[in-house]
Amino acid sequence: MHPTAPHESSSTAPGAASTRRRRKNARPSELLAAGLELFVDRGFAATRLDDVARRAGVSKGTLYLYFPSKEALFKAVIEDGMVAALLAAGERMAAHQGPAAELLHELLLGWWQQIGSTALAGVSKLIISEARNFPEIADYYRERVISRGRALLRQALERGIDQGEFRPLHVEAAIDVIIAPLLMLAISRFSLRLCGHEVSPEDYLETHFELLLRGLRPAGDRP
Amino acid sequence: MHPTAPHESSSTAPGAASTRRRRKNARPSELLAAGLELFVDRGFAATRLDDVARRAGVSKGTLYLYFPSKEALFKAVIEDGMVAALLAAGERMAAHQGPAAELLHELLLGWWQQIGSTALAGVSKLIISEARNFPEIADYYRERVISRGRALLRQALERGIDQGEFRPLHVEAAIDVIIAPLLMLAISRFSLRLCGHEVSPEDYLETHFELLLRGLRPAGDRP
Amino acid sequence: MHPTAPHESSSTAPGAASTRRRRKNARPSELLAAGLELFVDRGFAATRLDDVARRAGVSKGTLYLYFPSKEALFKAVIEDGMVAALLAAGERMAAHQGPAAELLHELLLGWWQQIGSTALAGVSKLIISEARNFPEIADYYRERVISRGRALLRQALERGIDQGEFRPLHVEAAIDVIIAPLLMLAISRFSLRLCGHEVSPEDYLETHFELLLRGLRPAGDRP
Amino acid sequence: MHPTAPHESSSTAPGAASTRRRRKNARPSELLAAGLELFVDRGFAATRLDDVARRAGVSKGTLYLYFPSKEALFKAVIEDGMVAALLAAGERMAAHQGPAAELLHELLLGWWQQIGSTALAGVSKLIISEARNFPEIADYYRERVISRGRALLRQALERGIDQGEFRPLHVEAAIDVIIAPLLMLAISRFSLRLCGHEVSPEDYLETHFELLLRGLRPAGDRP
DNA sequence: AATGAATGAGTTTTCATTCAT
DNA sequence: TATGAATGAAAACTCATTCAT
Repeated sequence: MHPTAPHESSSTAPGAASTRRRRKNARPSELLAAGLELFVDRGFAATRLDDVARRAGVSKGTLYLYFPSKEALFKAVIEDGMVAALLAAGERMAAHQGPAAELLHELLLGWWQQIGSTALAGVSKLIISEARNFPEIADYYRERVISRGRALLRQALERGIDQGEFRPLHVEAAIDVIIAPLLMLAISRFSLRLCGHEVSPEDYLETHFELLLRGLRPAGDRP
Repeated sequence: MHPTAPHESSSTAPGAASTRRRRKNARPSELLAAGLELFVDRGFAATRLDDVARRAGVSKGTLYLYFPSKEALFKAVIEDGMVAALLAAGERMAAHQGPAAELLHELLLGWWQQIGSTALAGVSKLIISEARNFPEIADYYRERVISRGRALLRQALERGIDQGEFRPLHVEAAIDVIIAPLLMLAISRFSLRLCGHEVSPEDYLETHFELLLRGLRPAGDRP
Repeated sequence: MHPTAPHESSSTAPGAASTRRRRKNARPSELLAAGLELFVDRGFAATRLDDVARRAGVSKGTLYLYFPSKEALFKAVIEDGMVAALLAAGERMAAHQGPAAELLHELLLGWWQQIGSTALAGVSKLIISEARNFPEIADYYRERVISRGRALLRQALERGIDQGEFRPLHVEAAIDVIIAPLLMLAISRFSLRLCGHEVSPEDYLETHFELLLRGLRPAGDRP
Repeated sequence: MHPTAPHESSSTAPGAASTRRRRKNARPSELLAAGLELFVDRGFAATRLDDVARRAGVSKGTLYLYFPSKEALFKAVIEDGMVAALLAAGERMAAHQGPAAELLHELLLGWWQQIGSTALAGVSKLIISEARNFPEIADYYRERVISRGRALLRQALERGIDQGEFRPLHVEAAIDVIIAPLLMLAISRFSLRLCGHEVSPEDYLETHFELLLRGLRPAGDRP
């Protein structure tokens, strides 16, 4: 109350309880990270919350302080992964002015650097594995993430076709074909190495791009 | 039925006996089919043996007459699917004499007709989902199925390259890139329709083949 | 199939599995009885299903074979008790032709013999204790059981009044006042002996009836 | 405030200090009130301390500053309710000089006004519900509260009998029968409305008293 | 004094596996 | 062989109690 001690409030000092608060703020993301790892590794049903909690360094009860059920944690893990993926993707999405081929290259490599090579790629495996058990998650993912990625590819393909850089083709089918190797690459990291067992991701992506580019060019074109 | 096969008859009524024997023999395949459907749909952990038994039209106890554990059923389901897939693939694999492009086309379409469009495709999703939980299954699958498929593609690509029909390239990486859209097509059928949402499998495969063929051709080639 | 062995059917003999089947048929009521005892003793929340199962002589899992949840068991216990109580009450409810006082006496004693002195009385305590936690059960009980009992008493009172045997009074209030000692007697058996600690039920009921009868008589009447 | 009481002032602002002290002292009673409401509503086991604390406007930790355990809070709630009830009853218990009938009327109405119509009535429901889980509480309640109430009634009845105002009867049984409607009225307020559904407490009590009075009078008496 | 995050023992619930019939 | 009732180990979930701040 004395003018010479003006900043001392009667309540606890704002810095107090900082350790606790810092931990509290960090808890959800620690739990989400632990959940992502285990869910990706084992699937929803085979993952025990005990293990998730242990991996996050807390007790089982603590987990329930932040997520009301196993399913809620699962959905939050997906949601969190999706948001991060979309944010990462957004950074790359500045309008590209060069040739469509370059844009395509940019999209493929950007995806790998921002998503495919990170923990976020695991979400894809998770969605694929659990889509039937959580249809609403699958729908949500399709609407928010997949349609976005497809739109970017569609833009690139259509621009290339308009400018004569690419030959006309079944754009939607081509999008699927272009995406497939990316997804398999992502999935492989968290599953059976179905593809790319001894091929480096870089070689794999480069080969994909090379095949793709030549496959897209109008007949008779030279590089 | 032939008189020279007398041991077919016994004191029990022949009709009843054969029915019973047929049913007995059929039981496992009904169980395998039911198991495949449910495991593919829900994954290993989320599938209840009660449901498998009910779908196969038997009691839970009966299931244990044929498979000593849930895991044994799971492995049998995979094994069974793999054997069938390899048999199906084998039929197509008579040495092909025409151009490499035709062989490639044959392989892609053959895969779809014999495997991709059938229930066997589900095994792929299963393996991808459960690879981490059953590493030995994953290894086995890789050795028996994947390596076989890759070998066929390798043969086709190398022959094409040798004959100047295809340009030189990173063969192993190309194999992965070629396989990926097939797997995604298979997986999509039992999961989120990540690809091919509104694209027919035929369009999808044709687009894949077209892109691939042009992508493989030496620069400057004309169809 | 032979005429000399006519009663041997191909399926299992009807008497077979009888022990099992008999147990199976008995299970639900054994569980209901065990549940009633414990729920009445401890209340819903404080009763462990483990204990219910043990008291019924089965394992915890078995309980779930017959009731899908603790709440379902609880509701079934109440339902079962109510049905039994109504059945018991029904036996007594043959139209009574004598004086209203006799009918009243009959109702009071009948209630005690058929319900109050049996395990069914515990249901009353249960309902009273858990009414707020299971409002729908309370409603159901009120509609099915209480209103029935009240109707019987109302009939007796109104007949007595019509015939000048009883003086005119606030019938609904009187019904409540008449029922209260019965309920307290029932409750006391499963709770604190609030009333009747050293008074025998017979003395208690007789005193109740005596007070009541004189209380109901028109002023100046002699027995 | 008086200069001869200088220790009342300190360096802290006097208003702040008194507020804090008052709040501190008030805390337990707020907790007791919150506890009573919830325990009465849900029973001991089904009441969460979290809810009690929230209703009292404090944190769960604070509750433990005043009560070492859930059971301690429960006992304090009962104790507190009993003390208040006995105090309330005491006020009414000045020696009554008029006719026994008037004393009886006074006891019934007094009970309603001081206890039955207040929150204290909930304690009865609580005791009834939890008597088996807390036998020592039940014993304590019986000794301290019930015996007291019974003694008062006994006094009234015996005086009435001695003076020829009431007929001779089984006094202990009569006490039980007289108390029962009171208890049911109290219980009904916190439970299933077993009695008194559409009957006002006043009508109910008046009917009870009327029946009782006539029931107690010697045969042939006129009002 | 007061807080509320964290804990872990205790309960409910599930389901692969067994076994008497 | 076939059945399905019974089991109990394991997992989800709850909540009284503790304790660092």
